[in-house]
Amino acid sequence: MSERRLQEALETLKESGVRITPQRHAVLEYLIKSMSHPTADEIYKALEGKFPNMSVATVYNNLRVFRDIGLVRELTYGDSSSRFDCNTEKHYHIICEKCGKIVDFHYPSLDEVESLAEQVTGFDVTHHRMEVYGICNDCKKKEQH
Amino acid sequence: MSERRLQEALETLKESGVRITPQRHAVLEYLIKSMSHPTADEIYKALEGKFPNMSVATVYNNLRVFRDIGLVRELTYGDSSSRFDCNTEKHYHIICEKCGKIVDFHYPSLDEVESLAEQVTGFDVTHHRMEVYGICNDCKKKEQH
DNA sequence: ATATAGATTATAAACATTATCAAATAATAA
DNA sequence: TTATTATTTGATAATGTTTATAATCTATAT
Repeated sequence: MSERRLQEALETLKESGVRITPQRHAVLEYLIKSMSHPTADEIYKALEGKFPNMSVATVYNNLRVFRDIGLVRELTYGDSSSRFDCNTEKHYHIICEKCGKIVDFHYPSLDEVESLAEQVTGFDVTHHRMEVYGICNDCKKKEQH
Repeated sequence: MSERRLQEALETLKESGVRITPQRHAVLEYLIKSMSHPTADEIYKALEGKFPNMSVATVYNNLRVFRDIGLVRELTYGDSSSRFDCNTEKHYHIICEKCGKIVDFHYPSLDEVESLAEQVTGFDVTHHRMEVYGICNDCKKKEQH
C-alpha cells in the first residue's frame, strides 16, 4: 500500500526529470511510511542512522524539489518550522492546540467560498487553505487526569 | 472612526491591566490607522521617526501582549514573517500570490466544517482559519502589460 | 511625591532556512 | 568504455526573524 505510493512518487520524479538519488529515495520513503507531517529537522534526524553524512541542506533542497513538482505540500502554521505532507489527495487538517498533533479529515471542497471571494474582490482565485484547531482526545483525557 | 477604535483598544488595555506606554500607543495607532496587515518590522520602521530609540524587541513584545489579550490576530503565511491584524471582527483574507497584497472579505462563518471535523476526529474544536489565494486586479493588469 | 511592578532598550542568542562552492556522483555523448 | 557535462551533495557560512537577558527607566497606585 505505502509501497505502491512510493513507486508512484518515484515515477513522478522520473517524469519530471528529477534524479532519483539515495537521499531523495529515503526522504520520500520516510514521508510516505511515517504517515505524519514531519518537519525538515525531524526527517533529518530520522535518517541520521542510514545517512550519517547527509546534510540538512540536502533535506531542505529535496523537500523544495518535491514541493515544486507537486509531490508534497508545505504546511506553514504558527510555529517556527514548516511541515511537509505527501498526501496529495484533497483534504484538510485539524490541529491540536496542546500537543500539536495534526489529523487529516475530508470535507467537500469549499468551492462556494472561492467563487464568492472572486466576485467580491476581483481576484482570480487559484486555491484556498483551511485548518481547524482544537483539543485532541488524548489531551482532553490528560486534562481530567 | 479609527479614532474611536483606538480609544476602544486603549480601554481594552486598561481593563486587562496592561500599561499604556507611548510605544504601545503608537503601535496600536499604526495598526488601526494603516488599515493593513503589517509585519513587526514594518511597524518598527514606520515608527522610527517618532521613536528613534525604540527597540525591535519592544514591537515584538507588545504585539504579543496585544495578541494575548485578543486585540490583534497574528497571521502566519508561508513567507518568513508574521503579519498582524487588529480587525477583530470575524472575516477572512484573500492573498495575492504575485504581490502579497492581503484583502479582507466576509463569509458566513464555516460552522458546518467545524462541527463535522469535531464529529469525525473527536477533537473539541475551538476555531478555524481559512485563506483564499489568487491574483489581484493590479497584477492581472500588469501581466497583460 | 514615592515606591515598585512592569516596560524599555541594547545586545546577544536561538532558530529555521538559504546561499555558496568544492567535491562527488550520475547522465549523456563519443 | 571513456570522456564530457550537468546535477547533486555536504560542509559551512550567511541571512533573517524572533526571543532571551539584564541594566535602566517609567506608568501607575498609594
